[in-house]
Formats: sequence, C-alpha cells, structure tokens
Amino acid sequence: MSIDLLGPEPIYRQIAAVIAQRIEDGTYGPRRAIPSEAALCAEFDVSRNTVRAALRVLAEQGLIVSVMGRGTFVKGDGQAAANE
Amino acid sequence: MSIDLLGPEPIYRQIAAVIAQRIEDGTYGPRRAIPSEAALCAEFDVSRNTVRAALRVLAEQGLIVSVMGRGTFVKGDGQAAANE
DNA sequence: GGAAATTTGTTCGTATGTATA
DNA sequence: TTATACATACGAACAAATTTC
Repeated sequence: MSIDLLGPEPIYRQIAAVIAQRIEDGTYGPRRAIPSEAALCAEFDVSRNTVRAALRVLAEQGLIVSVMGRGTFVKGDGQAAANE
Repeated sequence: MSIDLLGPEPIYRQIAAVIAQRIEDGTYGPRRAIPSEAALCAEFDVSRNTVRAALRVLAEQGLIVSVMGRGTFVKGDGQAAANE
C-alpha cells in the first residue's frame, strides 16, 4: 500500500488502489467525504494533478463522487451520496 | 480534412492544417478561444502532446496564442488577442 | 450580508520516459 | 540519430461553488 515511485505501475493508479482499499475496509465510510485533494497531495507527496488522476479512476469505477466546493464523497451502495 | 493515420504527413501537421482551415473559414473567429487541448485530444483521438505539437505549429505561424489557465486564442489581425 | 478561506473544475506550461519508424 | 506519438508527472493560474468567520 505504500507508493512505489519506480516500477511499472503509475503513481496515480497506486494511489487509486490505496484509496479504494480504504473505502473497502471502511476507513472512508459510505456517504462520507474523503480527504481533500490538497490533503491527499500532502499525504502522498504528489501533485494535485496526480491526485486528481487517481480520483478520476475511482469516479469512473463509480466508487466516489466529487462536488465542486464541497468535497469528494464515497458512494454509498444505496446511491444518493453527498446529498446531506 | 480528416486525419490520415497512415501516409507521410505527420498527424500533428494534419491537425494543424484542419485548425488553420477553421480559422480561415471563420469556424474559429478572431480573438475567440479555440477548443481546449483536452477537447481537441478527444475530437482527433490523439494525445495531448500531439495536439500541442499542432498548436505549436500554428503559434509559430502567428495564427494563435495560448495563455496558461485561460485557453488558446485566434489572433485577430488587429493583434492584441486574448486580452478580454 | 459580506469577505475570506476552502475545495473542486478547467486549462495551459514543462519535463521525462517509452515505443516505433 | 532523429522525428513522431503516447503516457505519466509536476507547476501554475484562474474560475466556480461552497463553507467559514
């Protein structure tokens, strides 16, 4: 779950995998916000673009939803996330 | 004006020619922004680098001007584009 | 209500690595 | 070796929506 700067796996995919794992294990609960892009930049020590690339992967997988001005939320199974 | 993946003409030059044509025929008007690099990537189904190579050609010809964070603009004959 | 800070969205600038012809 | 093309990654600037004070 640590990030391997070398190796064939792109950083943004590794970060996506880490976040997906946290969603799966409940670290980031359904309908709850995950850390801001800025916070993720700081944690993984990567640029915002790279964080956003990771989040894009997760959004395409339907795991998260981002809302301008609010944050990025884990999609609860029951749909309708981030409407609170 | 379609893109020929084979043939001797590089893709980026073909794309540059298409955009130049659109500027000439008024599809992209003077002092107006042309589609973003991302939009052009999608339209021509090429990488951003290839789009940027095409835009570089047009910029060298003085047809367009790119501004970070804003977009890429057609140079009106009267100069002073993208200052609005 | 308003200003400032926060947060995501969009866009261009630059650099590096890989692959192919 | 050079030119072309794609993927990745970091920087920077600005816009839009929301939250906080």
